[in-house]
Amino acid sequence: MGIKERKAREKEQLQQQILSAARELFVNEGYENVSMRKIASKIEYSPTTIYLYFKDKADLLDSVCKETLLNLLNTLERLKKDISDPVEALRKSGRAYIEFGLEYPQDYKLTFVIRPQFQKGLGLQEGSVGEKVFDYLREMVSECIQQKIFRQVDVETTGQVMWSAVHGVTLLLIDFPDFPWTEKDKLIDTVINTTIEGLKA
Amino acid sequence: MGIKERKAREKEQLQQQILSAARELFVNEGYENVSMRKIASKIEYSPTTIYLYFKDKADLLDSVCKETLLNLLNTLERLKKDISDPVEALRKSGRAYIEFGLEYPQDYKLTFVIRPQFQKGLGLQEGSVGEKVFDYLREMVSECIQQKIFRQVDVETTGQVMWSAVHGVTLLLIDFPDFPWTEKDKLIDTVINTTIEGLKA
DNA sequence: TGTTATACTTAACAGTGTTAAGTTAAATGA
DNA sequence: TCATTTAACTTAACACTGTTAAGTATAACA
Repeated sequence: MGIKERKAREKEQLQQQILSAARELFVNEGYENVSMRKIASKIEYSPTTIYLYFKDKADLLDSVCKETLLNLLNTLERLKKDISDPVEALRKSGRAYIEFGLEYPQDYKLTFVIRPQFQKGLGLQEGSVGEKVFDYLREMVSECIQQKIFRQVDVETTGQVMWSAVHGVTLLLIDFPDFPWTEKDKLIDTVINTTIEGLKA
Repeated sequence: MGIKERKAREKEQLQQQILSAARELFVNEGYENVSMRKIASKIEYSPTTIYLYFKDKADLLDSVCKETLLNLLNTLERLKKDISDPVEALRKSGRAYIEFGLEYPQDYKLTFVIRPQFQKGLGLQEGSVGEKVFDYLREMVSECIQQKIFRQVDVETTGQVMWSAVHGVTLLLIDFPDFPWTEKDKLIDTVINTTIEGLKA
């Protein structure tokens, strides 16, 4: 009775293959410039086959973004383990977040700008990976507040302020590459340090 | 010899008419969901007429964004006159910037997210309105630094940090309307105050 | 009054996301 | 073993997209 299992495995493989092709094309050519036909031809199937595995193009984008969020979450989780000082952990996390965005700029924009445009009312639903990423941030700032290093503003607001800062600088650096930015590393450090200083007691 | 003048005036009027129709549609339905044919039908001309006034759809977007930037600049300039305290001026400016983005979210995204995607290498060229907006910000923070209220980090970096913060929170509020944000005004104030505090000496 | 220029339109091309219908081969049941 | 059902995939089509080339009609000019 291993046939059914093999079939299921093959289906999953094809789904993953579609996803990989889509991600590669989205990242290299931009979501708008990638057609279902392009993805299909890359995996050497007919365009309509994709619809047997994904509801539509937005659903494909959604799956790609979920993967991206998982990658981001992994990057952050890995980092946390080696640092005990909460402020240092937050600082490093912020840096890692921004660098993740700059390393995969198309992924980042896909996830945090393009997707919300196509999947309206995307409120980080319960149990989603996106929620876990924010949970991570919440933990970080919570530590800083509990140890009375940060002002006693509530955890939520503090986290959202931090997110605003790193999200902002990431997107600006991605979207305006020709703007006369000060040296990139200096800018990133200053953004993070300024925000952390501003949050301190 | 007033005929030529009248013709020129009429041409300009039609150009402005196209622009207004485009802006209204872009803002209400999103850049991607607006076709040249839709714009054309709104002004009751054939689709190809638009191409006599604008190079292509991206050029149309460009013109819409230029108008948006002018509006933003006006909003900010008007504000500056009534405030003497530089920190207060910066605070109010930051608020005005964010509120502008939230009042015209589609305009804001068009200008600061969509346009750079279509007009690559958009480095705020000399004399552009975008440059003037950043000049305004530069002036604001420059005052704060000169009066030794802010740390002696260079003006450029300081301005860019400020921009990152307001840009970040604006986009997050626009893109994730269903996220469990703390009360909007509180979040905005905290973002601005945190950044300003962090920049102080 | 005939010619040229201006302003606009029609028709077409090559592409898009997506659906309905059709095909082919494998699995199933008698 | 053979007919039938099911699964996986493809072909063809629809209604759209941005954009260009060619055509038309009207107004300006000589």
